Amino acid sequence: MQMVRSSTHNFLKALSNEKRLQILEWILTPRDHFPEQQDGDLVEDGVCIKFITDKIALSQPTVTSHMAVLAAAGLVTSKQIKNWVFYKPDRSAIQAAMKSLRDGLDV
Amino acid sequence: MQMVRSSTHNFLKALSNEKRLQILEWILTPRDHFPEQQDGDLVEDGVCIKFITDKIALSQPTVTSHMAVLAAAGLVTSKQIKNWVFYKPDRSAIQAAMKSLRDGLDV
DNA sequence: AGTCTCTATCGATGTTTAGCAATATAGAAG
DNA sequence: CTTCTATATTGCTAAACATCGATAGAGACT
Repeated sequence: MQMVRSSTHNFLKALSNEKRLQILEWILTPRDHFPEQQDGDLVEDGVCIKFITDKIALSQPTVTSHMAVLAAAGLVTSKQIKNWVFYKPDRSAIQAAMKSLRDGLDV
Repeated sequence: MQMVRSSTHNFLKALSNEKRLQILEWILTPRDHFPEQQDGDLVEDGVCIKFITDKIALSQPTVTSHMAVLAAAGLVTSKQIKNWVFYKPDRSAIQAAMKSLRDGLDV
């Protein structure tokens, strides 16, 4: 299948931005980087975009847009609770993308 | 060391471009993609930039610039023979970059 | 010496990306 | 029901990137 190339490309594009890579790393080990949340579990539900915005030196619209890119690449999923939105890494998608990349570079 | 992040970032930036990813994949298995060369062995010496330019739908300056990006990221090395320039993947650098990325995403 | 080929550099251009302020929307909380 | 908070959307700007044509330099080949 030739679909591998385009999904690998999306993965690389999404992570080629330093801020997005940083955010993804943070939410992969959320308890190391974020305070406990009232209305959603850091691991089960994901990290509230508000906390990400507070931690990274960027405006809220910019963070929203970065999260949309990560979601479009399938690397994170989002869930709304009340008026908060939580982002959680999709670990199996990340693994699959890593495998595609590795296979493409036949390392 | 915090150097890992920036080298991972360079790796991702370099490969986030579809043409560069394509080229790297081609030169990783050069015998599958390029004709035999007179003045340099496809595997030992690398692929002549001329053949890459002929194969990909891009101008010669654009290809030169893409190769420079790959070289700056440490993913390829170049060698001049007569007035040809050959590019060869640096497999151990590629493997190291993959490992850094995997570790960063703790997959 | 003159010409041809290959690669690099320069300069210009169009496109994409990252970023923000302002605004809209929807829910929470008084 | 008004106000506050969280997120999304819009519209804009500045910077980065991809690309090309033109040109330069270095080597090969008459």
